[in-house]
Amino acid sequence: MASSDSPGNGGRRGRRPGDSGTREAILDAARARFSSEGFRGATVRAIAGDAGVDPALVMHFFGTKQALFVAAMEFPLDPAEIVPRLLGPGVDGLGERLLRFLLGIIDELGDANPMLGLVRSAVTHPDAARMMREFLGEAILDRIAAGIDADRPRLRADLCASQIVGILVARQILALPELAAADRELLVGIYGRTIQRYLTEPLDSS
Amino acid sequence: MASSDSPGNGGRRGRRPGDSGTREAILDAARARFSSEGFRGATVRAIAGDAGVDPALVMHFFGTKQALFVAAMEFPLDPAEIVPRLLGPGVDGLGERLLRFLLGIIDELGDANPMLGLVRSAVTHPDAARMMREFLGEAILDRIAAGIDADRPRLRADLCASQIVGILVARQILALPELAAADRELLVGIYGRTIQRYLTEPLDSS
DNA sequence: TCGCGATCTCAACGCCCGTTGAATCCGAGT
DNA sequence: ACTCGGATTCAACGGGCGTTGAGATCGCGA
Repeated sequence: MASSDSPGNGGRRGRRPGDSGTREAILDAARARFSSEGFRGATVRAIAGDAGVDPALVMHFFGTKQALFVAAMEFPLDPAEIVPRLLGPGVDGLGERLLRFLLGIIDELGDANPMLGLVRSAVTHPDAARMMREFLGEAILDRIAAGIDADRPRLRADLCASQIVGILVARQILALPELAAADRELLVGIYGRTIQRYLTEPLDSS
Repeated sequence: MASSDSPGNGGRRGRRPGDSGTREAILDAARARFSSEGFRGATVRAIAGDAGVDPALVMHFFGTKQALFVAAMEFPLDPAEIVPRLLGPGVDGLGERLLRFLLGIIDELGDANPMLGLVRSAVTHPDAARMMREFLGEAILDRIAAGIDADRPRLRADLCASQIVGILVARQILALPELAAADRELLVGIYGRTIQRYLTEPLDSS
């Protein structure tokens, strides 16, 4: 599906003129396939097909399906930059800011969303689970934990992760009907308050 | 792994004496495999191996891998009974009751947890996603929505589902360290309050 | 006692997978 | 003008998959 045929065409072997951009075409196709079908479900052959290229070329560039996965699932935004930007204005309203940002990029990325690819792969593939745990942990959660002033900061970050992953699965993957249809700003308010509570309010019961 | 060899042994063909219990052994093996590896990752051959039986016998009993999945993922508890029991004492403390119950059966079911199998399969396999959406929706969420007295009851139920699925993925599958290690009653308090808010408090921002 | 039918195994089918090795093509550097 | 090496394809490999059909075994009702 969606197999346009810009690169590698004509059935002729050998090098095509120009800078080709084939590598990027493969990465784009891989992002889309991994995101919507997960590591196991996406096949090298289908990715190559989408990119209009022989499967062997994929191996030539990336060596291994696993390595292609790592390359394709690289997060398109740098957490070292965005986390401080979200934390910048202070801890007030942090939950809403975080959620507005999250729902924004979910809609923006659409089909080729590495977060979805990581989730779809992690639930089945232990290596992908490790990748996701490390990315979430080191790149995001620990940074957030370091930026708030409260007890058990890392547990608080994990709580946030559990609600965010739940949003991804329930809204984007399962597509629970009222949740998928709900107004975005309404969700920002509801979930933002949850995140805010996880980050800053006392943890033991009221 | 875990392949004991009670049924179908001896390499001899034909019927064994007694009531055999082979069908149940296959279902048990299927539950464990589907739960820990998802629909695609679990193979008929591995399930048959765990049950100490030829793969063809699995097909003889269930006809299809898909049908075996449906049979194995049947929820071991009847929602038509437990949802009213949770709703019974009224809406006060419903969040905590729901969470105590949920974390309880998660620990109780251990390896062979149909909820995990459904999640692990649904993120990749559209049929399983439909199964899970329908089971969640008709058997649980709609019942809860009918039992609370508030606006947009189904959206509220979907919000609960998103947090619960997030707990399953972050705590049981990704095993985020502080979340997996946290005291159960602490989590009951924290998440219980979230669920309570989703079910009964005003939805638009304070 | 006999045979029906359920239980069970064996061997094979066709398919798709990730990966490999050799061959071809052609732009760029000398 | 000539090579060198990267880009690209083709054909094949070995292995795992779900599924099938034929046949063996044996408990149980008549």
